[in-house]
Amino acid sequence: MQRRSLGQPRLDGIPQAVIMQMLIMNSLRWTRQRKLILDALRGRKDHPTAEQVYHDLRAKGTTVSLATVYRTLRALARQGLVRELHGEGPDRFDPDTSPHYHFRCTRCGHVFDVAVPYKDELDQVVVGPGFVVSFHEITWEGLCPSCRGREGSQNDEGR
Amino acid sequence: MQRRSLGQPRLDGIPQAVIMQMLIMNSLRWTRQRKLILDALRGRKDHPTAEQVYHDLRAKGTTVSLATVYRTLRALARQGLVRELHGEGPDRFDPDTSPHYHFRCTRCGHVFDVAVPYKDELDQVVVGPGFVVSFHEITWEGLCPSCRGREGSQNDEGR
DNA sequence: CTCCTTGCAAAGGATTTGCACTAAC
DNA sequence: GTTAGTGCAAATCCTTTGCAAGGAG
Repeated sequence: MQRRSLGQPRLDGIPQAVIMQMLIMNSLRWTRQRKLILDALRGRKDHPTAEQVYHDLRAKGTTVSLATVYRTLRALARQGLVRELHGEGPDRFDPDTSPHYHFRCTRCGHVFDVAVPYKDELDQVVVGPGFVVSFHEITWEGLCPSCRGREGSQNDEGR
Repeated sequence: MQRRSLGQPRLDGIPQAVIMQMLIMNSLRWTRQRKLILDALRGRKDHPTAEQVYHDLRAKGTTVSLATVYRTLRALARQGLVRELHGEGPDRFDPDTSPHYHFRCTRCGHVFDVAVPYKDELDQVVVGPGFVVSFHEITWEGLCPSCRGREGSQNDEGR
């Protein structure tokens, strides 16, 4: 969706004031809900779903509607402040928009960051005449440590 | 989901009789519907959605319910005879299960094969202690030739 | 004749949307 | 005051499922 490159803002590293600026510049308003959702996402490494963000917020006693969580997350993605991850099950959101790769557990659906360095040269790939590449993604699939143990049982948490 | 490696069956190259065998061996029956769906998928390079397969079949005058198309496609995926592709929009199905990569147009959602050779070494990546990697995927995103022209207009066919 | 499949319609999960209301700017 | 954002419920999209009838082995 959004174009990414080295030096692109990542939610984690940006002071709130700057995020505020970015939103305002796009005539987006700095509301209580957006602040809460941003805060709920900052620094997270677990790539939560909209539903998870929603639940975490109300677990903290604050209230934001699920619709607003979705609207905000998608809006932030459009601004390039978060990254949307697609796969089996509901979409997940990553506050780290810097180029990096993911591992997805085929059993529980959880997504983890992978430390393999980003391969800039892959963005230079010629897919064919007339194709324009914005970026690439690499996703590994398999079992995460905790699902590896319970091979037999059916576990679908986090979907 | 399914483990893939060089030499794994690809729907395109397998004689129907062999597919029949594979199904029977798993106590799956060789029905009119399954034959039709398999035929509709064979040799296709456009990674259709279940809905598209469904429509193509009834355009040919044959009738299979959408539920059966879904059930069959998912069953074939479980047998490793087709590959499921996730992304924005509905799932797509690829009759070619040999290791290869994809390009997805962010405007129309169409998926294309990418000629970049499969990097076996990436399956050896150590994600972390306790992780088991089954395979990896690389997906490029950007604009396909036909969407590149109509940048301004909103085009969402094929979703 | 047994068990797997199908079709249909209903159910389900994930996500979006219409609308009246509220709150930024 | 304007205009964008919110909550809520309804709507939508994609997909799965329950069940009775049909068909393969």
